[in-house]
Amino acid sequence: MIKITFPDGAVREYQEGITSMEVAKSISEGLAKRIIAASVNGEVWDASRPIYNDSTLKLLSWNDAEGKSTFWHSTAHLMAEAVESLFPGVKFWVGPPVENGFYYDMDLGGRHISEEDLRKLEVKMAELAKQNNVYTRKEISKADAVKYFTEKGDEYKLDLLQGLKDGEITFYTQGNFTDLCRGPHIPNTGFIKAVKLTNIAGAYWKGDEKNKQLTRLYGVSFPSQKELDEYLALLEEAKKRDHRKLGKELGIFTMDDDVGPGLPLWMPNGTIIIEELERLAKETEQAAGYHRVVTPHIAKESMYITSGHLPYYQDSMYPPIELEGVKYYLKAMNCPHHHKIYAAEPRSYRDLPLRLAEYGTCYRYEQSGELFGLMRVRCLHMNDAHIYCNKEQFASEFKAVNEMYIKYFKIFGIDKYVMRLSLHEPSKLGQKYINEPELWLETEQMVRRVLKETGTPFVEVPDEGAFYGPKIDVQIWSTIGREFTLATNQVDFAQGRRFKLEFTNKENHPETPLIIHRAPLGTHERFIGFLLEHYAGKFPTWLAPLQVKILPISDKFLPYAQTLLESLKKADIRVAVDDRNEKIGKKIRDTETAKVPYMLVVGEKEVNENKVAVRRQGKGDLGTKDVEEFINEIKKEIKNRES
RNA sequence: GCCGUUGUAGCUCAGUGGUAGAGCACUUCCUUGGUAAGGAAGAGGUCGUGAGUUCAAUUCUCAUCAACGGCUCCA
Repeated sequence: MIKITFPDGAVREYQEGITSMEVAKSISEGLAKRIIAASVNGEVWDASRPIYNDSTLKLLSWNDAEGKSTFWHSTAHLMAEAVESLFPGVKFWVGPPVENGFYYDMDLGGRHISEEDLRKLEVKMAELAKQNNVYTRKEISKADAVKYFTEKGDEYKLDLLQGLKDGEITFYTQGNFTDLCRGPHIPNTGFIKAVKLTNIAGAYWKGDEKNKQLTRLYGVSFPSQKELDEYLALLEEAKKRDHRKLGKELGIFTMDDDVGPGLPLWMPNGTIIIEELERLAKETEQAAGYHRVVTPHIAKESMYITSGHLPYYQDSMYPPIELEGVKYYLKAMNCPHHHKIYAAEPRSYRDLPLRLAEYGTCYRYEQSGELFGLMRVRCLHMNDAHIYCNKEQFASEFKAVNEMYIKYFKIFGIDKYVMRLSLHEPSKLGQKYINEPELWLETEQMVRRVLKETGTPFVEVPDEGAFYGPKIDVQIWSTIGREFTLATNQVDFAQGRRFKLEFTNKENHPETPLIIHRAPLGTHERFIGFLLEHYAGKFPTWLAPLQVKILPISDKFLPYAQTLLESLKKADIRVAVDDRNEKIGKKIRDTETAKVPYMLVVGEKEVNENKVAVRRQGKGDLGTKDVEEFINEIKKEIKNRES
């Protein structure tokens, strides 16, 4: 007999070799029907795999994250089976579960797959699923595994096998499809009741663009049609929040073929948001001891040679403009310009920390396939600043920058983000990263310490550093699930020396300052793109392009509306009158969909009493108020940047 | 940059080898209406761009540009 410990601490005895499925059945048949895998001693196993030792056991259903990934992983195998049956001779690479579904990479041998084929595959998958084929696990020797895939002619699987040790190789078979796979899998294909193949994409083999591009099929599956329908409805909802759609609807920005890809034009409404953000940044930075500077949009090639950017980033810069034999580049970053301001005067330790801030305009020639609405553009306005300090000041300066993030995030109610400590990859020193192995380790340790001291939760990610040092990135996700760095806080131990920046220390010796690059509000483009989705277009009053709309019941009350308009304008409130010949219901509807925070309905009653009937977007009628009272309240709301 | 898909009115989308249609938005008129769509009329498109096939192309083919979904990249 063996002892099985359950998550609630209960311990039960079972026959040696019992499977998780049998354990589930011993509890209840209903439970057993929902079990698709099991976590045995923290490792996810097939529900049909026998347990021989005392173990902790967590039965996994669709509702567990591990259950879902197992379910999707198994669906990937099912899809592969369907592909093989419809398109014989296809070679497979890997087919893992992902956040929302699964994919499988395959070499179609020059064949093309169309949307129509996806529908055919779905039908085939449904047919195969109904056969309730069992996913069978089989341990196999490396020699036999190699033999199997050699006969099948699948060089990709053979490549995978190369990295595996004999004795740890398993095959899984369901129906007519056998795959090299460590598992685990759901009990049988019958659990898969609804499948949607979502898209066809190219994906480089092993993620390397020098390698051959395989075809990747994405899909998602569910234990019931209802759940698939709900998922699709959720996707539809997410699309409504898409900043590209909202940005157009709300007149925030536009793109034009003649201007060029990735070069957004900010419309009046978007410009108001930009100005409010800059106002916030200026107030905050002034209070934190920053000095504002302004620098040109271009610079000579020599400066980027000095900075060291050219070898690393030339590909991402617009090609140079050549004048009288001198090459000029559009700036892709503000740091070198700021360094030159630092270098313009002799600096003493008494001047440090020196903090130079600029909402700098940068141009980056992003790859055409990477452009994405406002989130990834070729012209960007960065909430940039560079802090020059000595080693003793570094920790407190770095900490202050992190605190500034948090302060901003509170204002915007941003709580879904991940702080990422981005480190270097030692094997890429001298290529992607400046070749200073010791300085890398030292500064990385310094940053890690600050994060720990401040109790900031973070994840460490190798190979994401800047070429000149480690950084803290704030990662966010767009409404359609793409990940972006919203804000960044970087250490730079390289450029100070490259630019021969110095200060005279207390001992009267020249010393090179450390540099912190920081952009807590990221760029206007990405930040506003993010805010559009974050607020679903319903900006808080302080950011809303139009804050108040006056809605007269009929044009008899237009004169009163005009008087109101003037009073509100005098109070610096962004306001307009709906003077269209429409009924009040229509005016309200249009203003609601335009997401204007406040509506002031005025008719006979309000005119007689010098009042306004206040309606809040999304909340409805708030009742009537004195004009003065309303103005004071909204002014307070705006001043406090209430969300 | 690579793989795949798409491109028709301001927006959302039908449609056709014989130079185009709906709803919303817009303009005008009627209506002066109290908290999410009042009625009528009208205007608006070289069907992304270029070339080819054809008597004839928005429709078929090719190229190109752009957007979208991924991959790679992301200071």
